[in-house]
Amino acid sequence: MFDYLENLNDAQREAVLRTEGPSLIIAGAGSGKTRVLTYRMVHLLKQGIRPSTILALTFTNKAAREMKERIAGMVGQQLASWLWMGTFHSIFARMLRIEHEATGYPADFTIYDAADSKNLVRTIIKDFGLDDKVYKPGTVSSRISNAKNNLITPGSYAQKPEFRDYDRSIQMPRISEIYKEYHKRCRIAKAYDFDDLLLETNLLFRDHPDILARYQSKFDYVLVDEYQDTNYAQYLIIRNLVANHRNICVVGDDAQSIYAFRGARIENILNFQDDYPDHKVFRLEQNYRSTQTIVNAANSVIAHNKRQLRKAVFSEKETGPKIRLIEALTDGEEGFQVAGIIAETQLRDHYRFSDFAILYRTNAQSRIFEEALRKKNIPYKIYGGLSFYQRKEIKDLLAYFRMVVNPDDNEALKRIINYPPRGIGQTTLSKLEQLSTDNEKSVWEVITAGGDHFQTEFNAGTRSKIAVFSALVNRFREQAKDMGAFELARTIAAETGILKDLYNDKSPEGLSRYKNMEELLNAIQEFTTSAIEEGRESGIGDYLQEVALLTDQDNEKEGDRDKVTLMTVHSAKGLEFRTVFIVGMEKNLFPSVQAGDFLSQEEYEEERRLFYVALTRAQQQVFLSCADQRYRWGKLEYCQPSPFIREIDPRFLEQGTGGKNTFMQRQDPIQNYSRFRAEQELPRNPVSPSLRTNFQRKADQLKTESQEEGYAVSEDLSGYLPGTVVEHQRFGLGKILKVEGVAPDVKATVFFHNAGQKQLLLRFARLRIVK
DNA sequence: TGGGAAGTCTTTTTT
DNA sequence: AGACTTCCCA
Repeated sequence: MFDYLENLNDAQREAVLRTEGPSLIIAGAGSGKTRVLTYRMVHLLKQGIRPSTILALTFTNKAAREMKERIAGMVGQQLASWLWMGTFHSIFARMLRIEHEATGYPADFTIYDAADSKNLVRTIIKDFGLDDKVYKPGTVSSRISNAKNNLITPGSYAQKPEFRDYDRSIQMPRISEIYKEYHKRCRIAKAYDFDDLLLETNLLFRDHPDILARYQSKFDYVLVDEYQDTNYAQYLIIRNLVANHRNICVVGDDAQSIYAFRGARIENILNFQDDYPDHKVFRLEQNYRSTQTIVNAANSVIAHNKRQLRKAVFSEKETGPKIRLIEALTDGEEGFQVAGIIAETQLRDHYRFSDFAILYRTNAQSRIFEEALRKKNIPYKIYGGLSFYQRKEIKDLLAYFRMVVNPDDNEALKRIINYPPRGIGQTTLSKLEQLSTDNEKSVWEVITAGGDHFQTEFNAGTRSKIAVFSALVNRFREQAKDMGAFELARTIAAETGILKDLYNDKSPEGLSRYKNMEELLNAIQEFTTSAIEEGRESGIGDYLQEVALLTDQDNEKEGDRDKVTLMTVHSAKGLEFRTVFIVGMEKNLFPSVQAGDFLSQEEYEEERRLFYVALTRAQQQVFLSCADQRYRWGKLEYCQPSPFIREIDPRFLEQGTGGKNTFMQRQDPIQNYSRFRAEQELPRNPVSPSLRTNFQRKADQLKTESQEEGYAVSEDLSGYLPGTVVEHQRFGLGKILKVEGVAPDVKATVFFHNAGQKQLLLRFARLRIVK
């Protein structure tokens, strides 16, 4: 009966079998963590536990779906379909809809996505008469998000000294007011943003102990995947839910925590043992994915991090080839070399294109590799960038749906009130918004209720245009009652003229927009038919609920099978490839170092974990690549290799791959740099090896010359003394308070009048002496 | 009101 | 470089 346990190693089996009480499963990279979670649930089900009492939380829809499929394969579709399995957001959105009476919100609330939130914040900043160069909507929005993730409500925000002080230090003392207003307007629009879904769940539990008690006894078993990526709000929900039975099982790897920038708390996993003293720890340390070389190399890097949970990941696979370093002179050549290696290996060793992945730190880095791959006719697919559901044309049509479900949804209304154009301009919209905020009503209420203000404010022509719009929306709302999602979608697309509009646009972008619209309609049709077949609701509201929490990576396209994968390291998490290229391995591409700031210890360790994640994606072989020079934002930039390369135990790194005078062998890559820079710009795409050698020789010659002249960067820094008035490109005027360190690592503490105190690395800082 | 010129800014990303 | 916003003028 339990023969599936044969498929597990000892550590995995123990973790599966201990179903009662708190369990912490520390799962190293490639150690079969999904398998353990899956089997654990199967094991519970086989013992006769009812599936509806099991709650399993993941971070992505994809992870949830895959796990559900695997479970269904072992215990049958029927049983698996009763499991409460999904992302934090989708599960608790569902709960908030069910418990809507207690929250005072309708069940068909809208979910604002990141763009909607940001737009709303932008509007509020304008309404407050604040300068949006100082109050950047993105920053304010992320401050609000940050507060919500830490369960700071709009009412309590102003009392929190840590938030208040920080807001002051970034010159935005009024964020707390913006937060309050933002919250108010979300309520009027009957909308939750992503963070609200977690915050409101917490408030629901806090204010309604009876409801909490009901869910506590409903879910006998709670499992959490990727626990190292949970934020405080998520942590607290879990803690509350399992407070009675404490049947909690969390799986994670602190070494792969790479989402601190969006509120993930690595402490959650580090402190699990204190939170649940009666816990048991399971360590999954055998890596089934990568060669010994890769596992050992990755271990040698991560060992530099101070805070981590004890574990010793090992591999029993073959030793495998060493990690190779590609040292290119320019970014163009870097792409050229990577593409060359892919083409060669694919031919020689019969690799498939899908065996390769090119991983980079930022999406913008993909271009150079696209070009190189295209030139060599290598098929590739790119992840990232704008997702399908964030495209304008898609959001426009979905905005009509949102209006049908919840006409108070102001952000949706703003999107479509004049799309397609019906003569309602910015002036009219601003007035409407003004009326809406003054009366604390949604724009929809304002235009449908009429009222005196409405009459006096607008002339007859404008009023009739608005009436046409509201009649249109009302007609759709009426039709929605007896139409499925697909039928309604088609009606809307046709009757509003959106479809015709897109069809008539014959530009390349227009064509792709039209295609996207077709794709959306297909997706809705598919949703409707499968919903009907499976006996689920197929209305527009149900579709929206599904789509609001969906992402692009959820729909893999056909024909993407045998292609090289290009993606950021972040999105590669959870995936694996035979050969991995980690490209752009330069110090310069570390975000903050670029601006001349220092990374904090925590940030630096997170960068290292990012590198760890990248390394452990590979089964067979890792290539690292860096370039001497690259273009960024249209300007030439001179690069140094990432310090993390040096942290790899040299036993696992192929030595001397790049010739004599390469980055790694330069004694001090910093020295002489500015001289070297100014005089030698290499062509972006060196083609022949002889040409390359030529440039290499020239570059080396220059380097030697400038060395002989005794030119050093430190001389340049001599004027930067305490008291000096300097101007920073971004922070403006400031005064140097303190200078410390030995050249070239000279660190200066500068007080900027507009930006507060900063620590800058002088050799990077865009700083100029004023006086 | 809309189009073109000029200015601004630039991490990572899930929900 | 490229996406995005803002400004200004017809």
